[in-house]
Amino acid sequence: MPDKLRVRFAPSPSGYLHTGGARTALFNYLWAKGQGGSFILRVEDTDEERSTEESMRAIISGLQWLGLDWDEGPDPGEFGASIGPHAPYYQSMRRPLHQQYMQRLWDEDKVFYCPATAEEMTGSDGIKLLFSPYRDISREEQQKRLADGQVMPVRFRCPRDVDVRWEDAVRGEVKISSNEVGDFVLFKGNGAPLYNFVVVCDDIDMQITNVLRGEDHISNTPKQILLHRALGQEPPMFGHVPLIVGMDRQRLSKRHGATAVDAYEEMGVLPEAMVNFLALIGWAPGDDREKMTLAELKTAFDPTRCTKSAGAFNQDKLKHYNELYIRELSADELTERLRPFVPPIWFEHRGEDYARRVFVLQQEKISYLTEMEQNTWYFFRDPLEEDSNEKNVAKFLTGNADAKKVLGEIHDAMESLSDEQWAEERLTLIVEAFVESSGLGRGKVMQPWRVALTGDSISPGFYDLVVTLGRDTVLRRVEEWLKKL
RNA sequence: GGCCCUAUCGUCUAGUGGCCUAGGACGCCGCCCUCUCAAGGCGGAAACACGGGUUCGAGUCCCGUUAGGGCUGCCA
Repeated sequence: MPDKLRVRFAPSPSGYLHTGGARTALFNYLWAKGQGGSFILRVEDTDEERSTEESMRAIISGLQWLGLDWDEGPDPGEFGASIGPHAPYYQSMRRPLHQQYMQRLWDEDKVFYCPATAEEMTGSDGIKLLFSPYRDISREEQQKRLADGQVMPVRFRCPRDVDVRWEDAVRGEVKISSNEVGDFVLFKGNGAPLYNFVVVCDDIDMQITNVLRGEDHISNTPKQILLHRALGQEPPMFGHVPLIVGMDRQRLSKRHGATAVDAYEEMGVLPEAMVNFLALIGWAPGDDREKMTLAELKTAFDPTRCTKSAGAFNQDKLKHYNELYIRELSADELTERLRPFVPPIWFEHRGEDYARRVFVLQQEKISYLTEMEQNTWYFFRDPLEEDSNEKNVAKFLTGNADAKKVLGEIHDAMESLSDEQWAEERLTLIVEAFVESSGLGRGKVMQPWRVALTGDSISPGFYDLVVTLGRDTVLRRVEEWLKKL
């Protein structure tokens, strides 16, 4: 393709950005940017009944979160404003253009005002008619009815018996008979333009070269191709990607849990994990690569490699990608990403460095950012009796005959250490000496300590725990238990 | 109902007539490591929906069946 690709993502702001839409946006972005083209965001808000500003804001922030920056489209900084040579990018603001194209179709007699009632558009079998019985009504008659104040929709006079074909970027040649299309409506009786017409006007005006969308749009494609031709334009290249379904192969819905991307953001999913995961539903690079960054995806993406069957949203896999990306974060990055997910006071408790050290200790153990808080709280607060796991307290402390000795002897030895000596090397000497003299296994020694220090039997490695908590905290917590045993 | 689409392990997929006794990943199971939990390492179970063709040869091409899905709006 000699000309630069111009690809658009055109969501209708009637809900949140769901995972299917996010993936469509991603594929469009990858296709455009991989070819050095432009990624355009256009708001399909022709249905004023259902479009909301709130929804548009959610979609914009969802795309931004994923890192899918658009070259032209709504100004993310100012709602309603647009950036780009074909502004505005809100369809509802492009009425003059739509009127202009409508005028052309009218002048060339390619559309007609349809006076058919609902009954007249219904066949004897009760099924909707595709072609209007008034499609050949004279212009004089149309104008007369208009003059009489009759409210009529404008329909496209669809040619009969022609095959509409296109080379679909993902499914190859597709052919649909115009007899399956019919005289579809362009303008409602109240004068409001409809989707199929507006899309074509805007795609022409914005010089869109490639359209990649969900396969639920396949039946719209012949309508749009017919309209492009009626307007004397070569249609863009179309591609239709399969839908994303739930693990039960049903269309994604609330039943399947979170469907909005911002819900995953709140869940502590990293955008790079989400992007990677989404990219591999319905597409694969062809080699065995699985973990790919947005940049890598850009260069590898090829719509002809898209799958033709629906892919299921497997949250276990998303979780896996999230673990992968969390693990490779630097200490600083990890801390910044975690900031919205833990109490602000944690950073003041003993300072940023302390918080960072704690987070790194658990970095490899969490699947979602939201899990950090529940895994590290005891680094920021002494575990109270009620914070502690009752069963483990009973097993390793209160119901353990060796507990007093294990805690006491090691405590006394540790107490002789200065803050400077409080490091893994010296601590190891103490613990190992006790292990040897007592004849108890390391597990029998370390578990009571772990429960005393954290309230539970699960924690980072013993020395990491003791060193990070520090001398004062460790001794204080153990002394508390010594009093009770 | 009509029109259209799809069909490889539970899931995401590789596979474009011989390289396939079907590869990778998630999940699952086992073992190793080990102070707990993870991580990591090693290994394992697990699929070409079914039936006909075409061909020397079919997961790969064709037809049918079955099963899913989409569309069928004066929504997008």
